[in-house]
Order: sequence, then C-alpha cells, then structure tokens
Amino acid sequence: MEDIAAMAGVGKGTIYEYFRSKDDIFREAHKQFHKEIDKMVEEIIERDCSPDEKLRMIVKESLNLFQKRNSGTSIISAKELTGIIMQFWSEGVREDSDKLIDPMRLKNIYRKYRKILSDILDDGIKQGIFRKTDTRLSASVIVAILDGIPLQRIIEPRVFSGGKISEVIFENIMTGIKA
Amino acid sequence: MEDIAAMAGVGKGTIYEYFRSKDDIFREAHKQFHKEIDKMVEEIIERDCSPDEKLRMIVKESLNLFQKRNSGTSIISAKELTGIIMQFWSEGVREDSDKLIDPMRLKNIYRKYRKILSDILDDGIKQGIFRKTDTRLSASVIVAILDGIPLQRIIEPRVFSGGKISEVIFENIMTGIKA
Amino acid sequence: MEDIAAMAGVGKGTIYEYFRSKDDIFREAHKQFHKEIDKMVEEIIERDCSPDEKLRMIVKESLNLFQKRNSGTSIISAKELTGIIMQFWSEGVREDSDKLIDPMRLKNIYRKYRKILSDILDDGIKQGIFRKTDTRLSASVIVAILDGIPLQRIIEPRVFSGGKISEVIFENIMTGIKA
Amino acid sequence: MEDIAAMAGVGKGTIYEYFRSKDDIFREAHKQFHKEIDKMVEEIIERDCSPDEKLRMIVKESLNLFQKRNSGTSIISAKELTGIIMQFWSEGVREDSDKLIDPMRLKNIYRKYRKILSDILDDGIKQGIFRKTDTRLSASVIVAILDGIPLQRIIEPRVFSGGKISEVIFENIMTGIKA
DNA sequence: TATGAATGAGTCTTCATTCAT
DNA sequence: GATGAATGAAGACTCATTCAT
Repeated sequence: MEDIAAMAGVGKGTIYEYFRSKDDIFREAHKQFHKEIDKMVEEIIERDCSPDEKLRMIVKESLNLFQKRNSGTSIISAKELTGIIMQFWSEGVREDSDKLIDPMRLKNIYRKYRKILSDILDDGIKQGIFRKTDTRLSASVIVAILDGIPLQRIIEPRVFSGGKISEVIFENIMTGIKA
Repeated sequence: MEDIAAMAGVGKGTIYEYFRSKDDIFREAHKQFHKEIDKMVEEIIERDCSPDEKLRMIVKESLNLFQKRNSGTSIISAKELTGIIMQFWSEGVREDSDKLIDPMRLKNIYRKYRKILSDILDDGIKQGIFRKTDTRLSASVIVAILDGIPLQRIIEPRVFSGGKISEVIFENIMTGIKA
Repeated sequence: MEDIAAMAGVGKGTIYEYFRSKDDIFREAHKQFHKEIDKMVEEIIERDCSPDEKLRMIVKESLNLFQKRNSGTSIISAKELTGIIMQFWSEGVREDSDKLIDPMRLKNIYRKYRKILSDILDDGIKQGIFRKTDTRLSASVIVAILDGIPLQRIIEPRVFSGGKISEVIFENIMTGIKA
Repeated sequence: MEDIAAMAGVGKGTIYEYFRSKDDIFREAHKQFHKEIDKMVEEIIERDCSPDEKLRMIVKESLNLFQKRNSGTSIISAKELTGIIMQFWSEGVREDSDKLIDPMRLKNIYRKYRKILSDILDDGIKQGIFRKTDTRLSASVIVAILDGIPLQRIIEPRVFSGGKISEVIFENIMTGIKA
C-alpha cells in the first residue's frame, strides 16, 4: 500500500478514502482493464466492415492492449501488466472462501468475449467467408490464443518482434496449418 | 506453511527437512509439473506415427494434464492446479530482485515446447501433410491455445464438457476457420 | 520484541519504525551506553585539575555509570544493565559471519579509553606525580578493573557497599599492595 | 545442538544420553571451566613459596587459562572461550525466572577466589611483604584485573603480545603507579 | 480531506527436544 | 546405547489497516 501510495503521489491513508481495501484496488484494476478491452472491442464490432476484417482488428488490438503500456504516461511496464493479469486469472480461479475476484465476474467476462467472437464467426459463416464449425468452441480457441500469446511474448519478446505477429496469428486462425 | 504441513500430514517443521523455504517448495512444484509434461511429450514424439497424429496426441494429453488431478490420490483439484500454474507464470514474469522462478527457466521451457512443436510441423511440411507456414510462430499459437484453454475450462467447465474438446481444438488448429 | 514493545509502552510493529531489526536495537543501545561514558570522561579530562584527581574522578564515575540506573525513570536495573554490557562484550568478540557488533567498533572504543588514561598517566609522570611505568599497559589494567569490578558488584553487592569502594580501588591503583 | 553433536562426533540424540538439556551442557561447561581454574589455583597455593610468588603464579596462570586453548587438541579458540565465559557472566547475572546459572554458584565461586587471594595477601602482610590494606577489596581488584584483561586481549591481542604481560600486571598490582 | 505514525494479526523460519528404530 | 527424522513452541518481522491530527 505504501508503494501504491508513493506511485500515486499521495499519502498511505488517502488511498482508503477512495478504496475500501487493497483487494478493492485489485478488483477495481481488474474492472478497469476489462473496461478498456470492452471499449476497444465495441468500437471494432460497430465498424462497418467484414467479419474477417473485424476479427483481424480484434486480434491486433488485443495484443496491443498488453503492450502499449510502454507509453510515457504509464507507470507500469507490459511485463508488469501481464503479471498482474495472470494474478487476476489466478485469483479468479481460487476456491478460497475469501475470493478476491467474484468467479461469476470472470465467467461473464469470458462469456461475453466468446459471444462477441462467435457472433462474428456466425456472421462470417452466413456470408460464406468462414466454413461451418462449432463457432462457440472456435471462439474459445481464439480467446485462448489472445490470452496465451502475451505470456509467451513477455517471456521471450524477440520471437514476436516485428509488427506482423498479429497478422500471422490471424492467418493461422484463418487457414489452419493443414496442407 | 501450517496448511501445507497439515495437508501433508506432517508437522510444520518437518517440511524444512525436505525444502529450504516456502519459495523452494514453489520452485520444486514448478519443476515437478514440467517434468510430467516433459515425460508425456517425449513419450509421444518417440512414437512411430505421423506428425499430425503426434500433434493430436499432444493436444489431447496436454489438456488432460490440467484435468486428471481429480484422481483419488491427488490432494489438489484441477481448479487449484490451474491457479497454481498461473501463479507460476505470474511469478516467472516478475521483475523483482528476488525472483521466485528463474526467468531463464521459463524461457527454456517455452523454447523447448515450441521447438518440439515446430519440429513436428516442419516434419509435416516435408511430408506434405501441413502447408508451409512460419512454423515457429505456428508452434507459439499452439502453445498459446494449450495454455489458454485450461483457464477457460476452469472458469466454465460446461462449455468444454464432452470428451471431444481436444478433437475440436485439434481440428481448429488443422484447418483454420476459413471457408 | 514483544517484551521490549510492552516495556516501551508501544505496539510490536512500532519498534520497527525506529529500528531496522532487533540487532539494530542492540547496536544502538551499545552506542548509547558508550556515548554516556564518553560524555562523562570528556567532562572530566577537560577539568582544570591534577592528573591523579582526574584519575580518581574517572574511577568514581565509571563505577557510578553501572549503578545509577536505579533512578526512578529508568526501566532497567543495574543488574540488567551489567548483563547487557556483558552481552555487548560477548557479541563483540564473536567470530561469526553475522557479527552483531563490529569488532572494529569495540577495538576503537577500548583504544580510546586506553589512550585517555595513558595520556593522564603520561601527564602525571611528567609532573612527577606518577612513577615511570609502561603507561599503555597500566591504562589497560585500570580499564580491566573498571570492567571487572561491576561484575563482582552485581554478583555480591554487599562486599562493595559503602560509598568509598571507588576510593579504595583508586588507592589500590595508586599505591599497589607492596609494603 | 546439531553443531555440538557434530563437533563431538556423535548423533544429535546421543547428547541427551549425557545431558538433560542444552542449558545443562552450558552449566556443565561452566563447572568444568572453574574446575580447571580451581585445580590450577590449588596447585599453586600448596606450593612452598612466598605469598608474592604465589600471587605472581596465579596471575600468570590465570591469563594462560584463557589463552592456551590454541593447543592442537582443543576445538575452540581463545576468542571463542572468552566469548563463552562472558556469556557465563552474562547469564549468571540475569534475573529471569529460568536462571541458566544459579546465582549462588557464581557468588560462591567469586567468594572462593577472593578468599584465596585475600588469604595470600593476609599472609604477605603478616610476613611484612605486603602493606596493610583492606585485603578483601584488594583481592576483588586483582580478580577484576584477571577478568578484565582477557577481554581486552581478545579485542586487541597485539597490545598484550610478548610473554611478559603477566609480569607487568603483577608489578602494577604490587607497586601501583604512584611515584 | 489528507496524512503517516501506530498497530497487531499473521507468516515464515529456527531449533531444542522427543522417540521409534 | 546411539541415532536422526519429526515436531511445534517461540520468535523476528511484515504489512494492510486505523485514526488522531
């Protein structure tokens, strides 16, 4: 709490004027992070463009969200952010009595993302752009990729250097690897 | 430590006969978990079967590893295991001076898995089973899926119920979603 | 630490606002004790009086320092203080890697006291008050007496009761026992 | 206890076959140390020589006792021994309920040494070798010197190097510093 | 409203002691 | 008799939280 207060440039006690507890800060940060994602995703799905284009944009911007913290104003690095998000997951999954994050929250968040993606996929199938698959599970796979890639990128940034990672990922999702 | 001792059915002090510190337990658990994965993967790549078959087996068994803890002897649930693994990631990514997990360890682990998968992919391309792609990045995408799916499964097990999830994931990886 | 906190009338954690560790308290107490001695000694050597008079005063006040803790405000007894000082010695002499007290500190402290006393002796010799001796070793013997007497006094106060102990000791130092 | 067992070349549990507790070892070591002194002192007072000669021998051998541990067979250094003896003192002086060393023991020990020395002094006075003093307090001063010098010697051995320290100390005790 | 000194519950770790072999 | 694996009481220290100013 002392570190947080110092970073925020306020006194230790002041934090408690705005947050009930440290856990509350954690929860609020979690909410904030997903608000950013939501804003980004909504902005994309409202665009007037093809389903595959929407998918490409979501892949691209999702990966950017984990990264762009390097900006001048931000006080935490991409590495730190990824670590925090993993703690979000780790805590959201705990079975303790004193759950830091409401499991229902996480459940709803992932339902929403899957729904958004499966809607795009369904739309694409209707338009003949995507082939018929279990869109719900395919959406899950896409979400998994968007969760899993940032982890690897933090561990070894070089592998994912160059601006076209998201393009390759998108292509992979699109065409699979089959000959 | 008191809880761990109680679970292990020993006294608090006894743990320190076998582990230097709490962090040491954490590290050892990490090592143990990856030893299991390694054993599984190695067993598969040595089999005499086609690259796509190997890929299918790895996908299947990886997802099983996160799950099978429900067995009678195990004292932790799949949920708990997943939470712990996320802590592994979370800790492995930290920049603190007192790193719980050596970042190089995580780096090497992920390198190894990517190498194993890209070798399979290269082999498949040579055999004309897979189409030519950036096998390194494709391997990354597969790893991401195998990391990301268990998280979602913990949060909402029903979506992934039924024994054929891994088949669908495998199929997704193979053919993509393009029409 | 709990006991110390209770004696100080504060909470356990409060101590750590003022001292880094328990060892730090120990070191600080050591410093404080010698600061008191230093003050006393300096006050005496600056006085305008003969070397033998200075010596008498130092003997008298040194023995008082170990004793006067019985005053109303003090929370530790002379007995406890002596025990603590012996721990100072005991610790200062240890060869462990984690020295509680810097051996150099003790060395400098004793050098200083010997120097002060041998200066007084040298001065007295020059004035013809003291006979020519190895003043450095004689100073050591005086220091030894001032260290050793308090120990015996704690163990058996009666032997040293009466206000004139220091006078007798001073006389012993001065004239020895020879006929 | 593990260290002690290792030094003794026995198992940890074996110690408890011979000592009730760690404190018991401490007490026994204390007893042992003073048995050595006693033996030395008795051997000297039974000699057929003058009181001043006896005093000289006691001074010499007392200082040797703290030092001679450097011998090949001994497992502890002079430094360590001095530290331990200070702990003896420190503990013997404590007022805690669980006194490690019986205060009466220390009291008797010091009484005995003072008695032995004052007897020698009384004898010397009778023989006209020593001048008339308060022999009890003079004995105390001699004991103080024999306690205090080893401490200084540990802290700074060089000051006391050369074999004739005890001679100088003896001379100091005998003739004092007065001109 | 903002603060940070004070707090003590909680945590890891040590180590003297026990006891089954 | 000898052993050392097991033990848990005790202890130093941390840190989220409170509250008087």
